[in-house]
Amino acid sequence: MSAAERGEQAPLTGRRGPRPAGQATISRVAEAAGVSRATVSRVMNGSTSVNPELAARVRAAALELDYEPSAAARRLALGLTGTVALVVPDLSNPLFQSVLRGLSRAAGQAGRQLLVAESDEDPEEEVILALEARRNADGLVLASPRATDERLRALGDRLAPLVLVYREVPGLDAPSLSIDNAAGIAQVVTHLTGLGHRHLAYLAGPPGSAGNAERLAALRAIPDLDLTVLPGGSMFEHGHAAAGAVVECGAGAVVGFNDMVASGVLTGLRELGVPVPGRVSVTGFDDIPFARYTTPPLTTVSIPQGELGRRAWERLWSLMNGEDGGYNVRYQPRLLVRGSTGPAPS
Amino acid sequence: MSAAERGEQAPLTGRRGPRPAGQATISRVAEAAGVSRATVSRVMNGSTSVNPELAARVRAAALELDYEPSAAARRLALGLTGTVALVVPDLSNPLFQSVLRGLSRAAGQAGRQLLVAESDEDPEEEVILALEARRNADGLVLASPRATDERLRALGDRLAPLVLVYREVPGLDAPSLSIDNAAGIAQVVTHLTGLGHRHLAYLAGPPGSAGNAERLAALRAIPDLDLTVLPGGSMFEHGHAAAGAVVECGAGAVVGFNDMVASGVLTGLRELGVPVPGRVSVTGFDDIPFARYTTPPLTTVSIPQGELGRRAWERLWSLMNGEDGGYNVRYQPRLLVRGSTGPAPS
DNA sequence: GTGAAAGCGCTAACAA
DNA sequence: TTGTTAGCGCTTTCAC
Repeated sequence: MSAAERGEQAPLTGRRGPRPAGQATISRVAEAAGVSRATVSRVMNGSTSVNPELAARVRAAALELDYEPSAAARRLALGLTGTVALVVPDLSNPLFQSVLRGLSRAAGQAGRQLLVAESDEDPEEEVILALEARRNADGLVLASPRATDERLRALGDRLAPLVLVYREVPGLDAPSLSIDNAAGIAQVVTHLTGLGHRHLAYLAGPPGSAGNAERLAALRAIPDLDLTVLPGGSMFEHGHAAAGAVVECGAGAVVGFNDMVASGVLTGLRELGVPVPGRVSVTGFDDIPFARYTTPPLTTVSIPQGELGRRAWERLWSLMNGEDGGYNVRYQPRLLVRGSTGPAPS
Repeated sequence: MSAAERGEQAPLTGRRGPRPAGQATISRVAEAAGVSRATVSRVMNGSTSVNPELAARVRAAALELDYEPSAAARRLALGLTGTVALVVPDLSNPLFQSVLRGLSRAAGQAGRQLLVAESDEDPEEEVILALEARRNADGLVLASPRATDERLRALGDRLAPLVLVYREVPGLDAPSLSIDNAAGIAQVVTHLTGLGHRHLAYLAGPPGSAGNAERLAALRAIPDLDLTVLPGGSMFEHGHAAAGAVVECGAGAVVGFNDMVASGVLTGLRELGVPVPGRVSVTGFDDIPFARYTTPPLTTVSIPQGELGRRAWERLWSLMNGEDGGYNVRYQPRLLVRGSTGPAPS
């Protein structure tokens, strides 16, 4: 039984004190300036109702003593951390990097700090990290969580204020910003069948991914489609490794779970001497920055990655101020036709 | 004059309380279990010297009351945050993403949280963010800081424990993990001249980047080299936009500041119908994941990105425990010859 | 092994 | 406008 399971907290060791031993406190500043601690506090927080002369004395004393207010003490006294947290399954995925960036900028603009944790795709780890992160922040953004709907609903209270990104959990009281995966897949398939393709191979994503489940379900729901499902993953390597299987299965077009596996399969096919899109067409999903620069440039489905981060901040901000989180939104993806798709060979 | 300049702190607003109003405190748990707060504290921290029966009572009470220790109170009482901070100039740069990932995993393994801030390349912003981040953490990793040597030396005390990544600052008492840029450039040039190239174009990086300065200086220091310096940047777009200038200047090979500008120029040249490496050779720097997947695959200089993050954690950990930060290291890059370089046309 | 009590450094009523 | 005072919730000596 681990410490966490026993309900204990992680042991904290190390040299004591963010406060470099001997660092000035508010009391010392007050003393030096000949005022009360309350006055120092007021000055440091920009209260206007302080005698300018006193304020000047306080500021001088603070400067002189190299005074830096203790963040820990403020957190305790205010009951506020000035921090928000983000938990993602995988930091090497461009999708989450975009959310991170968007959130980081928006939060930074508002003077808030950002705590980041990576769950490494493990649902249990994820839940623990999320709780832990939430304890050290005023709010939490959960990106594409791997935990089950149930688990998330059970934890909802302890995680709130909470915003969900790339995922919707029915019955959970948290705003969610997600992608209409089915709509994206529909666009891809319409494009492909319009080009004459009948036999498609789906290069699947990681098994635990809710996005993968939705995309696959959407494909399966399309009537009269000759569909082969190939095991894939979320990385280049997975796509690269699947190139042989793609050729073998005889599909004229491969629908990649995301842009990375699609790029991988692109490279793999080139190595096998299979012309793209001459003999096989390839599509991706997400429109990561690199998708424009593959050879040929990748036909893919564009989703508003950075915007998700920014909007997540807005929702979280509202929640943290006791306001409503607003209606859930599902962004409708846009098909971007580039060079990796072409007519089915006749 | 901004609040920060006046020496004030960011105003914190929002609904009070990470502690969901009515949340159990250590006192309530103590009361419920019929023990003192000290005993609850001992149990929560896994002290072995507690009567098993009492411990069980405490745990039961904690569970019953949904008790979660207040992170803020612990921070104040312990003088420790359980957090380390990372400040990077640009979160969209794969280089820093790798450091983030490496650091995040290493810190996570040690049960520490990670605070991330992006300075957006602005030296003044960077300094403020670094100080702010450091206040909320037990230590700080600064990646490729844009601030001047002077400024960093002046702030050294307030930032310690501090580890520098992708940068060395003489006279600053902080371990640094950096790249031997000159050695990397030397390898590139040797490779290129060995292929018969005499006229090289350097596609420069962002002006504020110390790495760019070093790479450029290294190039300039090489005798008998016909060198054209082209303004670039750190992104695809910059490289893409420079393709025309590359052709015009007549260089037979272009040395990109990093892999992204190099990939950009690759695409640009293809669009202009210039064969690579037939007429122009192209090299990158960093070996980001995508470099293997460009067309042709990019000849580049490999540096240990993820390792920097992991090592940074080790150094920081030592420092936080009052140990020595160890000797500085400069990683020696490795040339990776792939398809984007070839013999000079005769 | 357990409890009492004194902080950690700041903020915020409330009085003056 | 300023100071006094009482916390915020936890940890940790120091007695018992």
